[in-house]
Amino acid sequence: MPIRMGLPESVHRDIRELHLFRDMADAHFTDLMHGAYVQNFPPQIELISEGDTSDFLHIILSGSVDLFSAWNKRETSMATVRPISTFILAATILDAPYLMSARTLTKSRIALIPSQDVRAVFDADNAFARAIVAELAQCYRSMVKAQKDLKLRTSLERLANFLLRQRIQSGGSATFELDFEKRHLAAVLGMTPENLSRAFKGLQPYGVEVDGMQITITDPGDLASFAKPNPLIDDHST
Amino acid sequence: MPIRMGLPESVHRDIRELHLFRDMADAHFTDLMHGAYVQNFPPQIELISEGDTSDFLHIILSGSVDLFSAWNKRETSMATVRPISTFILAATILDAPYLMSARTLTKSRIALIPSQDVRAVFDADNAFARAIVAELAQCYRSMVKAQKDLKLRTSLERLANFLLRQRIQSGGSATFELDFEKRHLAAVLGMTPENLSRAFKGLQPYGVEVDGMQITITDPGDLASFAKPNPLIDDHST
DNA sequence: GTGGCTTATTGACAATAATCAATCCGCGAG
DNA sequence: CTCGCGGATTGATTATTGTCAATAAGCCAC
Repeated sequence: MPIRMGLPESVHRDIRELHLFRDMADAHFTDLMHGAYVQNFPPQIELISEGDTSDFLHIILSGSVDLFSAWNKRETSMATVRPISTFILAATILDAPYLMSARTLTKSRIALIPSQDVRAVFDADNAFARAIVAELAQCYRSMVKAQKDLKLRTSLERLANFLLRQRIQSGGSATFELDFEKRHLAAVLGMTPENLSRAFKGLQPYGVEVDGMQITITDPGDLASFAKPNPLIDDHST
Repeated sequence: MPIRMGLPESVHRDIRELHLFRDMADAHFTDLMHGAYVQNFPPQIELISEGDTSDFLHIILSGSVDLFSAWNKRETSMATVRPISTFILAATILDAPYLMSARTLTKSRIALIPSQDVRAVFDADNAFARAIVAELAQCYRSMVKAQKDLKLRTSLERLANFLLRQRIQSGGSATFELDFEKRHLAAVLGMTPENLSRAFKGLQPYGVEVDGMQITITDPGDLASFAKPNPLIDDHST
């Protein structure tokens, strides 16, 4: 059970700097923070379950959270959330059931704002309403990109493009670390862990070397000629 | 090239009744309509191409439009838009490139509102901004459902659930018509036309009979026991 | 360090889906 | 009515992916 407590000033500031909260009125921001909690969670804790109604808007302050979904004994990962950002905003605003479950991947610090407070401030604060538009539009477009990735590419192509994106995100050096388990990566890419192992081998001819969590791409150009990355699928910033 | 003309009063009313435009100020609605066009398109016309920047918010008044995407010589259908609703709202609001292309499936009547007008009114009209939040949240959730459908189900299960949804949407009678070509359905469901043919045969044991575009489901309960429909995937209203 | 756990890998196999090629069918033009 | 076109179906084959089982490798607690 979460224990209600005043938010530390530093957390206050971090949240305020998010695009979502940057432009709203001070009074409304204070209203939101007034009912907010912060809590630390160990890894592998299920924070929310699909089908439940939205009680809190979640903001991840540190750690990482997996948004996943299950049906008929199968389970897949829909997205990974990293600090600092909110998640499950759409369900909160619409007061609709969650479509995805969420669990901590690592030890995580998470702020929770009561959904009814979010909806109340949404009704009152125009800048907040506009910021939500931008946030939702981005989430929507991310989901469109993910669906294109799934429907237009084979698993080998998805892995290749994932590695190219990861390489850029890690600063562009030849060697970088995967920042989560391979079985999780498999779920993200829509394949089984066994297949992921084989897919890594399938990319060896294009200069992909794997040593545990450490990936080396000897010739990004060669890999890209196979992966054919496309900004309308792979550029997660636009 | 579209020819600028005043919108007929009836179209005016139809658009005004959309959730998106219902609550905005009269003056702002008039502003939007002032720069708007209406045009009739024959089937198979590409209205927008992915990668282009958003010039117009589109509103489909009659007919049907396919949102699709291509990559590396492959093509897939992302969604089908039916009257009366808008499409590609996210790109318009963010002034970002389209992620999907759009083409008419049938003869269609479409209203076009200049994107810059939409953005200007978005900045000025708070009710409009809030209506956009609701619209985008719904689009986002539809996309999440589509991704769950894709990642958690086989093609046979996707077809079975599609048929059950379609049956309800057609009024619940045992026999109903598919409202688009099978090759288009195949693209929607993420499979090849050949595989769709075989999938229909694979559903015969569950009481699915196919005669051209006409589908008969003799025992919906039996089909449902195979399809295992789930409101968090298949209920497109919530 | 060692035991016991989870994850990762590998191989053999089965299931699922795509591709290629050959009809079949329905429909509109002439 | 008949031709010709495009979509739909079918069969044969290949490619891709998933499943099951066994083993190896890494990690943590003790």
